[in-house]
Amino acid sequence: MKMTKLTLLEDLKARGLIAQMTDEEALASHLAESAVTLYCGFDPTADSLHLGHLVPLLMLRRFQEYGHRPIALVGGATGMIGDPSFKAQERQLNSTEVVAAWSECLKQQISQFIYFDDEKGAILANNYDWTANVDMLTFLRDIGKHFTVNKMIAKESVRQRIEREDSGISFTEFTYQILQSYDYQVLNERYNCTLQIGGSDQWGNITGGIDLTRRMNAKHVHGLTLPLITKSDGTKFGKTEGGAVWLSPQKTSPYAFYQFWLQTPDADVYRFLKFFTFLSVDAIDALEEQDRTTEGRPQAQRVLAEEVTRLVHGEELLAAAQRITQALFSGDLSQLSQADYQQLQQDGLPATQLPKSLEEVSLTSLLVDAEVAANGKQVKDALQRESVWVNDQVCGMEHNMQCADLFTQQNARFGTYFLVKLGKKKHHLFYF
RNA sequence: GGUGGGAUUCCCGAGUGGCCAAAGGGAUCAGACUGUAAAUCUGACGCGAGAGCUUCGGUGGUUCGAAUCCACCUCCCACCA
Repeated sequence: MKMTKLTLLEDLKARGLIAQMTDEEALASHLAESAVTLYCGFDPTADSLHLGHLVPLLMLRRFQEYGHRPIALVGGATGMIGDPSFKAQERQLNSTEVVAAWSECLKQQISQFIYFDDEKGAILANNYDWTANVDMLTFLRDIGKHFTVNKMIAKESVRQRIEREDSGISFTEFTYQILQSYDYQVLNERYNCTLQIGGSDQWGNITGGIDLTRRMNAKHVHGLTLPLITKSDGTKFGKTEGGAVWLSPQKTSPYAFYQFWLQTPDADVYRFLKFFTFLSVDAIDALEEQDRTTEGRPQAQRVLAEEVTRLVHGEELLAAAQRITQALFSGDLSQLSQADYQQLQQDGLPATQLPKSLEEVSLTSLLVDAEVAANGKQVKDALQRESVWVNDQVCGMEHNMQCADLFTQQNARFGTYFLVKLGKKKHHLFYF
């Protein structure tokens, strides 16, 4: 065990959390000298943040834990414009009201991850505040004059859009980099912010801000980007069949969230522990070593799921997610109490009320309607392999048209609940 | 503007008058093996429990019969100007 504490940059490097940064030596000494104010922007493109935002969000916290001061910037203005960086197509604009509402949602979420309490705590800002009322002539003369179109066009992030014959880029989106650069300049002026972090796709926007700050404020500021999170099998990280994994418990239940992490492939799990948890690199390495030398199932996935679910949803909802997991995967439903069933539903196990009449209703249509399966074929396939359960009853094709006999008061748990399982992992609660 | 090529089921991509709900691959779902992992193997994979119903850019036509032939339209690609 190392006795000396790693510097922040050393720790970030060891975690593989740095994609690019401006002059490393200058940044390292800047961070060592004093408490640095840094910022990261989050554009409101939905009513919740998702897993893609988690790494930068945790990054702000990592800085905070080392005594620095984060600014979480909600992009109330930039969200109105749309970031073209590495996007193949022009984005649909959202209305002012929608963006404002989404901005509020993001504010709520962000405040869970960083400490805002005291005088020296983090700052929550919205770039709408200093962007909305800039008049056009001021914008063009005071800000626009510092940008050369030559340089803007040269950015890798907009290159493909400019070179493409079929799609192109609107002036609106093209201006995005100016807006984001202006944010940095304003934050530097107001809060002495001297570091901007972001995903690696933000490098162009960050360097734009560095240049503008130097020109307008005569200040030398820094930038750092985080790597894109990749999966060993080449598929996109953070997606499930249901789409994005959201941080909002209304959009992705803590149970589903916990399950998402629990199913992380071995090839990714130690890397993800470094990205998404605050466990020390040494502790993670030790865990990897221990898993390697132990027979059977590794501990890493459980630790990862536990840590990240706790970070995002808190201790109570983590416990709820684990309670459901335990109940569903232990194979013993009889130990569930009536209160447990009520809890399962509240805790985020997908649940559906049974239709009044089950005559003429097939199991396939019932499960498809409840979105347990995508189509009847999948259910039919599972039925043929006898991998559908209604409570403890295994179902085959012969049960397909017998819903009325399957879902009876007598068969229900506590007179109302049915736990339906399709395959090994999909669980659904039905009730009268 | 001219000439040639193309648009097929979630994606890639075969199919050029009946044997086509349409090869093959990928993705996805389920099973076996395992560890709620990976790899491998098996099955499913337009919709429907089923009878059956609806597809091959769009519209109309030829034909007993069309993804396949004809006409027009829409969009894409290549070369020429």
